[in-house]
Amino acid sequence: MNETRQFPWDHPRFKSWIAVARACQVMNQALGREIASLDIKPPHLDILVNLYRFEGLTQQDLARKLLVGRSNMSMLLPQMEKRGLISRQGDENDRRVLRLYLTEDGRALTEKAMQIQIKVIDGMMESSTLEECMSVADVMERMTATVLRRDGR
Amino acid sequence: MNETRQFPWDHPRFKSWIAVARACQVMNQALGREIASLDIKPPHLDILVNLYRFEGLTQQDLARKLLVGRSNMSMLLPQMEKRGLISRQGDENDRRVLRLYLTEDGRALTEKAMQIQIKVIDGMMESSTLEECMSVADVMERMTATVLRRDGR
DNA sequence: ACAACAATGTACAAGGTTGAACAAAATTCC
DNA sequence: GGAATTTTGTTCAACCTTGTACATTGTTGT
Repeated sequence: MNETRQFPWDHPRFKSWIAVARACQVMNQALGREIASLDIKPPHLDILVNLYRFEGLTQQDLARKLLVGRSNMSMLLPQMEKRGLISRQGDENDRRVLRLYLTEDGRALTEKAMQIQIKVIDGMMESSTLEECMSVADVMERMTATVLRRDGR
Repeated sequence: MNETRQFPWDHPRFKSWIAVARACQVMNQALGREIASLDIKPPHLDILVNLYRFEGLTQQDLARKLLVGRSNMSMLLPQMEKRGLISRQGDENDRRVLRLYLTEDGRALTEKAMQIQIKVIDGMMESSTLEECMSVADVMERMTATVLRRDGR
């Protein structure tokens, strides 16, 4: 009666999660294909969008927002600076940090990229109602908070 | 009136998607931490679970199921074979393909790993009802199908 | 003021992922 | 049957990501 020896794929929450993971993967690949014309990849887009929204972020701030390591930023940002998309200027009050800004080119590229991203997202979610999407967001935010509260921080 | 110049973060579907992506990322990191004790990472777990469920898969089959490139399998599987988790045996009817099987050790490891995975998933989704999870799965499967039908294939 | 501690960014090595080019084997089409 | 095409797996170079160790700079506690 206590049937604890169930296969994962019979487990409802497991199946749900697999669906989420697959959707995420497929979505990222689609996005990657679409923004390839701008010669950037999803990681760069994430950076650009965040700098577009929050000017003057620190590398550390950015890493935290993106949930990646600091070293990741140290690898990606210098490229993007060389490419003229962003600028990194030292803070005078704290000489450890580098504050990040979009250049004119970076801002223009970001706007193009965001349009593409929205197009991809809308195209993918067109088969779902807005209510469904909001409900999904709600569940996801609760999940993220749960995990971050436990192991993260 | 035709306010098409909206910021992405004011776009409901965009916000929804960001929530999904973040949850996915956080989840993968949590899973990675938990299965690190078994000395495998999420990609290996995906492989193991699929071989556990579908014996005798081809490398190509596996790559398709995991939505990754063939070369990825060519990089990961030989390691796992050397480690004694899987065996790759040539098909007699088609001498191009290698059919994949779990070894005894591989099967045992997979069972341990799947228990951990279920624990992580349940822990993450405990704050949502089963109905919500199923609804999420439904939306996600529709999204995946939409994208795969369009660009994929 | 000074020592201990913490935070920020970097360098580096290791590993996962990809796409393109390639060899071997199977299939298709005259 | 034999040439052209397709499929499968591998190799390789390039890139993203991570964790660790490190130097620099701030902060805390005494």
